[in-house]
Amino acid sequence: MLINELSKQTGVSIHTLRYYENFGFFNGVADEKTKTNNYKNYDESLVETIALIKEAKEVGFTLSEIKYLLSSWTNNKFTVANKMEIANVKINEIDAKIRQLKQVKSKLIRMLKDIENGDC
Amino acid sequence: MLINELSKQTGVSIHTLRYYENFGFFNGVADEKTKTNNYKNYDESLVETIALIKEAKEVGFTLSEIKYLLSSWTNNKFTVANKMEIANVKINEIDAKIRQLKQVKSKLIRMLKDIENGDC
DNA sequence: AACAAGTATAGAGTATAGTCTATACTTAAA
DNA sequence: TTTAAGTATAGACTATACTCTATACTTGTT
Repeated sequence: MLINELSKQTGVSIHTLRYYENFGFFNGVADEKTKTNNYKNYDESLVETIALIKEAKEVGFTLSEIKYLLSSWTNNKFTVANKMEIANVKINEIDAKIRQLKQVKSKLIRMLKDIENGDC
Repeated sequence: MLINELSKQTGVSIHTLRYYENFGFFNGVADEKTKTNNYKNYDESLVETIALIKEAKEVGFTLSEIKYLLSSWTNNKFTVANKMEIANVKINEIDAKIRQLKQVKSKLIRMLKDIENGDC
């Protein structure tokens, strides 16, 4: 699909998609047969990849962190053991973030109780 | 306590603490009696406040969001009902983030299984 | 054929959250 | 007492992640 379609399917602006492409998340490929233009085609599977980028970003991961994780998946420089370790590290980080969120939440709940009791 | 002590107790650099103070998170107060200097004293309770800022930041909340929440707590312009609503909104956001993290996590676990099976 | 709409590339501009430097003054230690 | 370390303020600089503008070319519609 072309960038416009990718933008529609992901809800991410064309500008931002180009920024992500430039950042190294993926590469659209120009059609070999059609040499009249340089329009790039983006794979269907990118829709899910970009959804993951969005989600990971919203919970505090940086683009670099996400890129490292995703690139390990497809990069042949990594062994299977390497890839598994990289994925495991991120999973542990996610567990840590979940714990942190729960802590913040319980602080807010305590705060709520203080408010109810008029302690502030 | 002075800013150096606050920095040590929170693990946040003096520069960043000043940035936070400037941002409006809190205000150190210069000692009224001692007029020889302008050194500011920071309340003990700020240690916990700053811990919350750090945690909330790491899980993707912006300083503005955190400030709005914290300021509602002490600001008299808000009614009790207002304050409770603001805290509840944040609690719901946290629950949403926890759900998102779990989604990212399950995607990573699927990815891990693909790696194990040599599907990539 | 004309023209609006889509695409590519490059580069400038913006918001957020720091981080660092310079300057001046104060305090504590040797 | 001199000197190193701490404090305050202001402003410059940086990194991240966009977001927008300008330019040029291509494609589809009328």
